[in-house]
Amino acid sequence: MAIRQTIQTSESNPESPLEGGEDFLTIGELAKLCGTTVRTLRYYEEMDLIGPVKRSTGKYRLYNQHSLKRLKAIMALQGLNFSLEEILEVLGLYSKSRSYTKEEQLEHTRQSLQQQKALIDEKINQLTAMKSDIEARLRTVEGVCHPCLEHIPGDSCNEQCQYLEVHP
Amino acid sequence: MAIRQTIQTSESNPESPLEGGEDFLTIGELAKLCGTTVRTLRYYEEMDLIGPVKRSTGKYRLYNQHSLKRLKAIMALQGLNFSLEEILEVLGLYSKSRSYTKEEQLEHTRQSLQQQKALIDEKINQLTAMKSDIEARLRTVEGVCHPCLEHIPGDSCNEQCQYLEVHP
DNA sequence: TATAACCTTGACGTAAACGTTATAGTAGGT
DNA sequence: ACCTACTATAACGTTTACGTCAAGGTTATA
Repeated sequence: MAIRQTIQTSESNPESPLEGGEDFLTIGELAKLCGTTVRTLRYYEEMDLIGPVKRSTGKYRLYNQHSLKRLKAIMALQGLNFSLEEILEVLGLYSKSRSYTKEEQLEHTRQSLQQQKALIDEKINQLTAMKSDIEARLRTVEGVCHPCLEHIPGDSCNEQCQYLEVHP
Repeated sequence: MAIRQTIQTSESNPESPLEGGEDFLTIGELAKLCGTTVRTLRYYEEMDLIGPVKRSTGKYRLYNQHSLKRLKAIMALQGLNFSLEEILEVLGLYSKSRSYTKEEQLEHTRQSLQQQKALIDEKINQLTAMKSDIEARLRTVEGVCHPCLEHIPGDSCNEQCQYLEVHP
């Protein structure tokens, strides 16, 4: 269901001179390509994470290959336990300010990279904490000896078993 | 505010023959002893995690030393970031899956934890790779090499960096 | 017996990231 | 023209682990 009738937004060039018309995606197509849902895409738009590049004459959202790439990036970051707000921070860095001189651009890039690095460090720390947490949970669960499963209320077991010998 | 007037529940023995009357705790006392809130205890009761051993004549919830121990266990498990539902499972009060014996349940929990750990390890690896990638870019940007200034915006980097070079 | 400090049930509020209607307009094929 | 599949906006529902009233009983103490 490729859509041909489109509205030109004020800023967008009439048509790419090199190609005979860009290939747009509807919201459903983009969602399917990325294995997500239409609702999710509309929600991401609300969150200013990603929006359509234009609308059709009938107000349909239209996306392109750039959208696809960006959405995949968003989803990948989400898979790494970034919250949407954090993703906005990471991906929003590029669009924040338009620097003009090369020095300003360089400085801006430097700051972006440093902020990205900081966010990644934070994520690594969070995940590391989660990991040691899970390891503690595993020790707890693995510390359970079989006799404990039969314990009479109030009976005492060994140390590791302490959390699991509590009966109703 | 130790409560003396109590109602005997049908199942509970009249009174412990060894002690001259059990020492009951009101919900507020139990909460304070464990550093939690009354609301939390009532919520745990709703979740079937822990309830009063009996009620007073005036319908007050009454707990005992056993409750105290159990509540501490619950809170300890929570400290390990078990969800309340997981705590129910670990304590053998509830099985979401079709496993019926406590051993099977524990084995299920163990496997789930190991999977989670593997997932987290993978994420940490990815993030670590992204981090060193960004560090490489930072070194590039911070290097004195002027030609490098020409290729930064939108230029392509290596694999790990793909999520961060996506523009709006 | 009055009073403070508890306790009771009930019910609504919170945050994140969507899911799920409901109602109505649109794209494309026959 | 008509049908089907898709899309639009709007708005309410879901989950977790409680917080926070509200309106009213209860307990122990003065």
